[in-house]
Amino acid sequence: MLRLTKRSEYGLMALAFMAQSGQAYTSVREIVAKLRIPRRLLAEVLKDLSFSEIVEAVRGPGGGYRLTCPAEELSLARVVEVLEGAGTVAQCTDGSRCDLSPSCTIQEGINLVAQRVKSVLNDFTLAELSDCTTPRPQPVSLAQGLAV
Amino acid sequence: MLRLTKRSEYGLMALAFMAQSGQAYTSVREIVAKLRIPRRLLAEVLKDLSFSEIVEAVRGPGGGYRLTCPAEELSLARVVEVLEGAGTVAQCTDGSRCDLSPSCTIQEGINLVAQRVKSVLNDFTLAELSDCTTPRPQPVSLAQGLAV
DNA sequence: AGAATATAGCATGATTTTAGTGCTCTTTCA
DNA sequence: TGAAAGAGCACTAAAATCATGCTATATTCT
Ligand code: SF4
Ligand code: SF4
Repeated sequence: MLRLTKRSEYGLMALAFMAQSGQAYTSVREIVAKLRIPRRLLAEVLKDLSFSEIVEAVRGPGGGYRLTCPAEELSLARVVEVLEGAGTVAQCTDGSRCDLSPSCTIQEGINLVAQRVKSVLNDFTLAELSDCTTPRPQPVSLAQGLAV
Repeated sequence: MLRLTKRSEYGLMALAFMAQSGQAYTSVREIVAKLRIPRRLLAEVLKDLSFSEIVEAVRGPGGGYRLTCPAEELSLARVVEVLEGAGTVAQCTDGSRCDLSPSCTIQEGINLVAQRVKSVLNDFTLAELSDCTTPRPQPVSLAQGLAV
């Protein structure tokens, strides 16, 4: 349906939360308390993200998760890819071929679309994602002008 | 999963096919024969497209479907919207609100992403979609032309 | 050492979405 | 009037997604 899964959304919400929490470790408990999302599922998502080294985990008191890189350098594409696989838009866009490809006349076109969609995700950083709602003042035009 | 449904793909394939068939009416039978996709499902898709006036239908011998506007003027966005609804990327992007929106910190960001994705779809016309594969003379077309 | 905190790991059931299909009716053209 | 072609209708099957409980292991602090 051209939608992100909840997994991705939860993951992004959590990451955005962490991005704002500075560089301290953030526990699942905290995130769940603030964001009101299923604890168990979030835990799994974060585990995956930790496995892919998008976040690092520390156990024990005071532990939790933390971004491994600045939010400005983490693209949505990377997160989404980890959380729901490489392919977007259609099935043939991640290398795996579909039964119809021999008779499919739009394969190349679709792949082009997929590429563009992906580049949207690639150009969108976690920083931007959380900045949109961060209680920051809005010198938006300036910031954008410089950032882009 | 950020994927189009089969409905959309089938629809697009069919439309692309029609775009290449000139302005003659094309029957479901023909399309199915060439494209090897489920007949019944395609019929339903085309019915929807006809309801939304993306194609027009004519019954009876020699009838079928035909694009109502030049392929250059039909955006993927329009087709996809008809076939799988307005929302993309997340649930809150089509107006309907989700339970989490009060605590969701990324809503605006996601909406921005959705907007961009949508504009990718908006800028992509059916003409482009089929052009990607059209200009290439197919080495297989001979065999196909004779076989079918 | 022991208590408390927090992630890691595991399997399964419920729900939702998507895909697929058969048959009959109506319209249109020759 | 007969053949072609879309219109309408309801259901089943399969897959993806969401959600959840419990135990184990690692870390820190007292
Ligand atoms: S080959 Fe065609 S039908 Fe198959 S996934 Fe790609 S675009 Fe879709
Ligand atoms: S409000 Fe947040 S969680 Fe709900 S659909 Fe929008 S982005 Fe996703």
